[in-house]
Amino acid sequence: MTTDIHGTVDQQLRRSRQRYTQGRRQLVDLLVGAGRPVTIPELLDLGARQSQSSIYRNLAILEQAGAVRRLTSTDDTGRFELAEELSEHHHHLVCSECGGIEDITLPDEVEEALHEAVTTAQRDRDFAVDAHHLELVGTCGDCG
Amino acid sequence: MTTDIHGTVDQQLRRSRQRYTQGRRQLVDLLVGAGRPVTIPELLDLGARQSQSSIYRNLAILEQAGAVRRLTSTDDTGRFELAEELSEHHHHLVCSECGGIEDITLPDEVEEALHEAVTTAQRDRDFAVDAHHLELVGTCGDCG
DNA sequence: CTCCGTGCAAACTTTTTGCAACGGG
DNA sequence: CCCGTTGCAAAAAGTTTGCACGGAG
Repeated sequence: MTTDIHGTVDQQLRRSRQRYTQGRRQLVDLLVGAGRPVTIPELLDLGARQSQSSIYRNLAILEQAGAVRRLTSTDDTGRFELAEELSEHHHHLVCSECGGIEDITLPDEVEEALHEAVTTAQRDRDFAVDAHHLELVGTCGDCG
Repeated sequence: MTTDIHGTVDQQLRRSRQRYTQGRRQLVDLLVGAGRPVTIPELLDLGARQSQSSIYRNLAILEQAGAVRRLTSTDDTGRFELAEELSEHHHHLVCSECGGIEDITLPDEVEEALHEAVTTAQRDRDFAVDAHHLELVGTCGDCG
């Protein structure tokens, strides 16, 4: 079976003293279905049955609870994806033309090299690294 | 000698049929001096002698010419840095508390592994990668 | 019955644009 | 002179908030 996403989100929300409402559940479903970071307009297009302001509020709550991550791309509208705790560790292909983002995973050996580099990096700095994330910037198929 | 940044920017702007005005030169100087991505308010604090709207316009022109890169962090105000063509290839430590960003460079062997991974990644996808950029997300010294 | 969550509309923040004045080439 | 650049103020885009209603526990 795949990990029980809704169960995990429910726990995360409880920890934040928040409820797993219909609206929040639906946003999680939409994010799972998208498989890439999406914008608020995209969520509405995908059939989110709630007002724009509720989407913002619910995503903010989900983000605080650790279920969702907010990104920005080259265009300037926020994009949202499931937190890594709920999805696979991955990175992003970012199109500098349209701002679109696709997910990508890297070979294990590269991840290992990265992890090692991260460990070394924080030894030299007064900075506690929680996560790493690689952006490959270029032009997507649609824009190319 | 260090590379002649102003000469290079001048050429880049000419290629875009734009002039290297006082204001643009000053922005480049401020970015060089900062040594990390800065926001518009920070540029004003650092003594930019031009209106906010001119800063936006000039940074947009410099970005189009390839001299400046625009980023966003966890807070939601744009941040600007010199393009890699004018600076050393580097990556970023991003503070999830305050949104601040610091520059960091990686060991050559990691860069090589990354470069190889990038090459492989784009072979499998309809996506032309121009550049890569690693974000190490965590908590900076001030916030920790 | 009590709260929390929601939609709507208004407020706010950041960024972009219109317009008239300025200034370097 | 002339055209690009600037500052100011207004507009636009994205996001957040106030408020009153409605629904879940």
